[in-house]
Parts: sequence; C-alpha cells; structure tokens
Amino acid sequence: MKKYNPKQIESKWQKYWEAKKVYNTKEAENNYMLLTEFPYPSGNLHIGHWYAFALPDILARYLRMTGKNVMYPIGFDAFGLPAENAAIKNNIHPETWTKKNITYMTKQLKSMGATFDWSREVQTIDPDYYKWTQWMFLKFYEKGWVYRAATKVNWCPNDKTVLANEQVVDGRCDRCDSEVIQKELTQWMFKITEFADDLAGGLKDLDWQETAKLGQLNWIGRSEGAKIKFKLTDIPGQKDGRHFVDAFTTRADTLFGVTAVVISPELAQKWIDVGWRASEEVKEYVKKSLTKRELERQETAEKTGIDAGIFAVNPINDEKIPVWVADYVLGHYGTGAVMFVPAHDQRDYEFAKKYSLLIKTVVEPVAIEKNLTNEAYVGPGILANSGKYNGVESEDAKKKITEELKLSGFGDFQRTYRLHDWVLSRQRYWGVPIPMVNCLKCGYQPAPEKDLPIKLPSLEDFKPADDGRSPLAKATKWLKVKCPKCEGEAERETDTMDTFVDSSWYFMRYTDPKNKKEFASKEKMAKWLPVPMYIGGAEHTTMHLLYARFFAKALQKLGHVDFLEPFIGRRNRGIILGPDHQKMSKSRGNVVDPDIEVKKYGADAVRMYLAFMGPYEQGGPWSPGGIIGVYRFLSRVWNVFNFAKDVVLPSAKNIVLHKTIKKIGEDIQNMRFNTGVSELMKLLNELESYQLPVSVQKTFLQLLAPFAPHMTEEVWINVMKNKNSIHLEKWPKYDPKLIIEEKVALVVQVNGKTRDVIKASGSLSEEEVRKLALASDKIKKHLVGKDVKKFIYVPGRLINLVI
RNA sequence: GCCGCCGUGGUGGAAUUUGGUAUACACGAUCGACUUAAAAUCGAUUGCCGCAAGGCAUGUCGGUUCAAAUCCGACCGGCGGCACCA
Repeated sequence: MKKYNPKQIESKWQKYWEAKKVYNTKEAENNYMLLTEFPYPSGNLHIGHWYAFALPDILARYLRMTGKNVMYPIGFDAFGLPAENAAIKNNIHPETWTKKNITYMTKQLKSMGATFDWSREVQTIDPDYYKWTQWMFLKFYEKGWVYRAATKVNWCPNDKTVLANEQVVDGRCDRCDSEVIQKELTQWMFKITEFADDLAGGLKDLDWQETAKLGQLNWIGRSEGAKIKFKLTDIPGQKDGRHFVDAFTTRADTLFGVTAVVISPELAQKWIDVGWRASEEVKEYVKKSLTKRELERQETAEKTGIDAGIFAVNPINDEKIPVWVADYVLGHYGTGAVMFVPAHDQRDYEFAKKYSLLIKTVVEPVAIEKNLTNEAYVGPGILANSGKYNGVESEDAKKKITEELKLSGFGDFQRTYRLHDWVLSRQRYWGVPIPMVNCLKCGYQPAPEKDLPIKLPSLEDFKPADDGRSPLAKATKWLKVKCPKCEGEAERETDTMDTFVDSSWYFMRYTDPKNKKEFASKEKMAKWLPVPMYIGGAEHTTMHLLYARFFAKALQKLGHVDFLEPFIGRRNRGIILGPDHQKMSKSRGNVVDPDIEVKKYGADAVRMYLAFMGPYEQGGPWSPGGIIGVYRFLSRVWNVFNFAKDVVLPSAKNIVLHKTIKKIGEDIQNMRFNTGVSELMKLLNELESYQLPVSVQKTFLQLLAPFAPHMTEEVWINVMKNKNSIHLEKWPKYDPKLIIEEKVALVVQVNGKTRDVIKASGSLSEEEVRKLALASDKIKKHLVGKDVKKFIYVPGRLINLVI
C-alpha cells in the first residue's frame, strides 16, 4: 500500500477534470451562480486568495452534488494603478505586466483544484468587455446620470499629477515626497445620489449579514430634516444676487435658539465669485481655509471662523442675526450652511464659547440626568423661549415649525444624504477610456455607439502629460477626432474610468461572456441572475457593493435587466492573519505562501485546514502547526480506504453516520466549514477501528469530496474502481428515522448542577421520569434530608430538582 | 467622538441560531509502545484546586431565571468601519 502523497495525485486530477470539462456550465433547470469577487492580477496568489476561492468551492461542490447546476465563475479585474506603478518602476508596459500576471495567477488558481468555469472567464481589460463598460456609460449619459462637476483632488505639484488617497503618505507624495495640495478639477460624475432612496430601501429583503446592510445604510446616511431659508440683509454691491441662504437642519425645533448663520468657506467663495464684496480679512480667511487639505481641516480639532460682516433674518421671529464663515461647516454636505444653535449642538457650542457668541436655550430636558457644564443639550425635550411653541414636545415641534415655514415659503421638509455622487474620472493611463469627445464649438459630446470600443492606445510613456493632463493626452494621433455633432475638429476625452466601474457589472457578463451584440442577452441573464450568493471581503461592503447595486438599478430602469437587486445573498469572509495574530505583511515577515504549503502538504490539506481553522465569516490566525492535523487526517483516510471489506456496520455506528450526513450538509450550507471538518474527523474516529462495508466507505468519501477533491477522486477511481468522477455523485441522503433515537440521554440536575445522566425514552410522562430520577443513587445522595420544592422537566433534555 | 463586532484551556476553536451535560474537533505538551536511534505512526493523560468526595472556572461587577458562555445593565480590554454629516 502506497503512502498518501498528494504531489503524485493532485495535478493529475486537475488535468483530468479540465480535459473532461467537468465544471463548464450550460444553462439547465437548477441554475445557481456562486459568485466570488474576481481577483486583481497583482502577480502572486497569497493565502487570502485561497481563502476567498477554495472555501466557497466547498460550497460549490456540495451544491452541485445536491442537484444544483452550479456556475463557479472566475475572471480578472485587471485595470488599475499598480500596473502603472510597476510599469514606471520596472520599465515594462502595464499591459505586458498585467497579462504576465494573469497567466501566472491562472496557473496558481488551477492548483487549488477548484471548480472554476474557465470557459466563461472575463477580463476587464479585454476590449470586448470594456466596450460594454463604455456603452453603459453612454446609456447613463443619455439619461442624465452622468455629469461634470468640480471636485477636489490630491495634487502633487512636482509630478504634476493627481494622486489617489493611498498615494498620499502623511500629506506627501509617495513618489517624490513633495507636499500634496488640494486642487479643483472638473471631473465626470455618476449621479448615484438619485438612487439613494432605492439603494437604502432595497436592502430590506436581502439575505445579507446585518452588519453589511447597516454599513450600507450608514454610508448612504439618509437624514430627515428641514431646509430653512434665511433672508440676508446688508449685502453691499448686490442688487439681485444672493439674497437668501438655505440651511439644512434635523432640529427645526431649535429654530428660536438660532443666534447666527454659519456658512462653509466653499459657499463663501461662491458668493465672492458672484460679487459679494467681503472684507479683505474674510477673503483672506476663505482663501486660507480652502487651500488647507480636507484631511488637515478635519484633524485639527480647533474650529476657526470669522464674522462675515453681514446679517441674516430668522424667518420664525424676524430676529436679525450675524453671518459667520467657519471651516467646521462642510461645503459638500446639506446646503453648505448651518443655522447656529449653540445651546443644542456641541460643535456650535464650542464655537460660541471661542468667539463669545450668544447662547440661547430653547429646549428643556424633561428630566435632568446630569449637570450640563461645558456642553450643549442635544437630547429631546420641551420647548421654551419659543413664542407660541413653548411647552410643545421637540419631536412635535419639528413638524409644526417646518409646516409653518412651508406656508410662508421659508422652509420645507428635506431629506439629505451623506452619500456623494460618484467621481468616476481618473487621470491615469491604465483604465477604460471615457467615451466622450470634446469639441471647441459644441462642448462635450458622447462618442457615437458605432465607434465602441474606444480602444486604449498603446503608449510608450504613460506618465502624466506635462500640463498635468492624463497620460492619454500624449497619444496625439488617437486624440484627434471629428466632432460627432458638427464634424469639426475635436479631441477625445483623456480621462479613464475608475476601476470600480469595470467591476460593477462583471457578474452579468459571466452569463453570456462571448456575446458580441449585447453586454449579455436578457434571456441568459434571466437564467442565472440575480446572484443567489455572493461571497467576498468586508472591505467591499460600501463601495463595490453599492456601485454594483447602482448599476443594476440603473440598467433595470433602462430596461436592460429584469431585477432590482443583483445580489440576493451576500456573506463577508474573515481575514487570515499571520501566525502572530497580525495582518500579514512583508515588512512583518509573517506572510504565509500557499505555494510552499501546497508543496509540503498538498492542495487538499491547505483547503481543508483553511476550512478547519475557524468560522469563515471570522477568519483568524494561520497557525503553522495546525495544518499537520488535517494532513494526518487525510493520511488516515487514505490508509483506511485503500482496501474494501464486505461486512455490516453495527447499527449504533450507522446512526452516527446518518447524523453526520445531516450535520455536514447543514454546516456547508451555513458556511460553517470548520465544524463540518470536525464532524468528518469525529466520524473517522468513530469508524476507523471497524471493518467498513463498501457502501459506508463510499458515503464517507462523498462527504469528504467537497473538502478534499483530489484525494477522494484518487481513491474513488483508482482504489474503489468507480468509472466516473466522485464529483458527479449525488450527496448522500440520511434516513430521518434513524436519527430519532429511541432512548435519549436525560440530564438530571439538582439545583441546576448536573448530578447524573439517565437513559430514558423520549416519550415518558413527567411522573414516570420523576420516578426514574429519584431512583438514581447519585441523585439520592444529594437529596438526603431535603424536600424537592420544584420539579422541572424539559422532555428530551433534562430534569432539574430544586431543593 | 459615533456606529458595529468580539472577549471560552498553553494555542486555533466547539456549544450563542433555540438559555438546559461548558471546553467537541484539532494543535501543542507529558508519559508509554515500536526503533540501535531519530522521524513517522500508534496508545494514554491533559481547564484549575483536591488522594478522594467535592469545589471553582467562559474579561470584570451586577440583574433576570429552576437554570446564563448564551438574555439585560454598567465597566474593562481588543478589532473593524466612519470621522466636525448640522
């Protein structure tokens, strides 16, 4: 008998499955797309990739055995910044670098023995793919869901380039170390906020972890309040310009406590731009605040501001109040202006203390719990100093005051969102070109659909252009194009798309990856979508999942898809930490290389250990010694199943077997792979010393097959001499009758402490059980000289005697 | 600061869904078998105190309950997300 040697069997079966196309999917009756987030081709597979792909593969294999037609797709999210960095560093073209990585990682992925359907592989850098990314952009543009607006970007004055947040280290450029400044740039935006309500409302019925739903809700950040109009007085030099300012508040009930209006530097700048003749000090302050980086503005706890020198009128009581400009008011949230209520808002309170502004209490707490010194009272209460609203409860007052303002035209109910529109432009080379044309006469025009895909030109030099424009500005030949409207001279847009755009619809392409006429046919999508289960990282809870949901909703409104939600089920997996319980990183030297582990123990052991180490949704530390346990288990199985015996299993063991079949199935479905593995180990411990009938050996192998696909296949075909792959077998059925035991173990407690365990039939009456319990010597000992005051009987579980 | 999650042996973890035998399964450790020896393998022991009977243990303190790792409250510690959102 040969020793278990994974090296000798694993690649053999991988080739066999590929040759037989075992995992290539066609549409059938019980279609099930098990989706995982497609990888970025970084160049090397790490243990996290195994966790991300090899574990869901256990579920994929299980579902297939239970009769589902499972598609387990794979692809590459292949545009992005690292390719450009590698290109600049190693003088290699981003495309060459990326494609090389894809080839290598494909090889590595195949070493997992997963059931990927490579025939449906999708790559976002494929022009046949990004043609449709561009097409969707154009469709959204037609609908008015794409627009241009000025936003702030991180700008390196030395490299003359836009930096991503992760390229800014301590306020400095990570390449040249010069100080990063904030620069306004006009960028392409997706109007995702128009879908904010749908995105928030649609979460309700989804089978997602509550934390993920909550994460999205917080990110969308819907907030119900009121918009209140303040008339402005004394604006020198302005006749018909800005006479009003709107402020968003969730506390309309505190309107009588307003002692100022505070506007953001951004709003002040807008006023200056339309002719507000502010004092030099104010202009100076606005200028200074705006050049401060947003981060810096938030990090300094100290609020600063300046009296704008003008006045506003409180619409509820016509009080004249000052207007201030302050940097703690955000330009991009609400209306960029707030009504200043220092008595009932902590930030306003701190500001009032610093600049000696009036504090006016208008809400009294119902019960004073603590002494409020140096802080605002932000809770609900009863209104005071509020004219006719005195005595009204604050929640009620919000409504009544807003309604009064609505009548006079000075306010209305308003909803605001934290969610910003999605800035999709990137000033980068390695991305999907935005299909727009800039004509001097006609302005921006959409590229004609027949020109798609607008292919990314092959550049020699993909550093940003000298004027700071995107690298594509250097592709002079590519750049020149006729205006689709006036036929005059025009230029292509040089920005490329955020890679999150590419990944917002890739799962749809899996259903119809070769389609030349559409991004995917409606019929094929209907067969597979929406995705019943999507497994991925928690880091994608807000951005990727929200963007993909936005795409689905937008495409649905355009009539191209039939579902409102793309992902019915969603589970976030945990993170594999290094043996030192820290995040794996090269600098810590705690990185686990899966290739090395596979060489030592085989792919089956690596898969199974990852499954065994802890709950999938939790992740945890990789312990180098732990995998040996799984390897030993596989070796034991190998030895037990190398010769077949023709005997009968004792019925007690048969009951254990059937219970285990049930439990493992449930564990896999719930992604409790860790307890599933331990059940298999228990079962082996239970059966190992017995002579096993062939049927039991088969069942055991079938239960193990999703976890250890290679080894089970080897035994199945070469030892047990079966003709077809074990992975085409049906999942074993358990006999429900066998699982219900005649006699149950009944725990007998005295005062809640377990004193004995008696075997009894589950159908006994309370009186009969009582007799049994009191007859036990172990129990009698504890009852000497005491009365049983209470007798608790939980049928099938326990008896508790209270004395 | 706000929101969320978590805290169980020397270690990873099980039992939390449904309050009902806490520590399954595995690693490690100790002892033993086999071996010239080692590795591998196999067997035994392994929460703490105790010879035992028994007692004590799920971050800490309190509560609900016949019964709490599980539910509730406060605190301590760790992790993740957001970060002046009016």
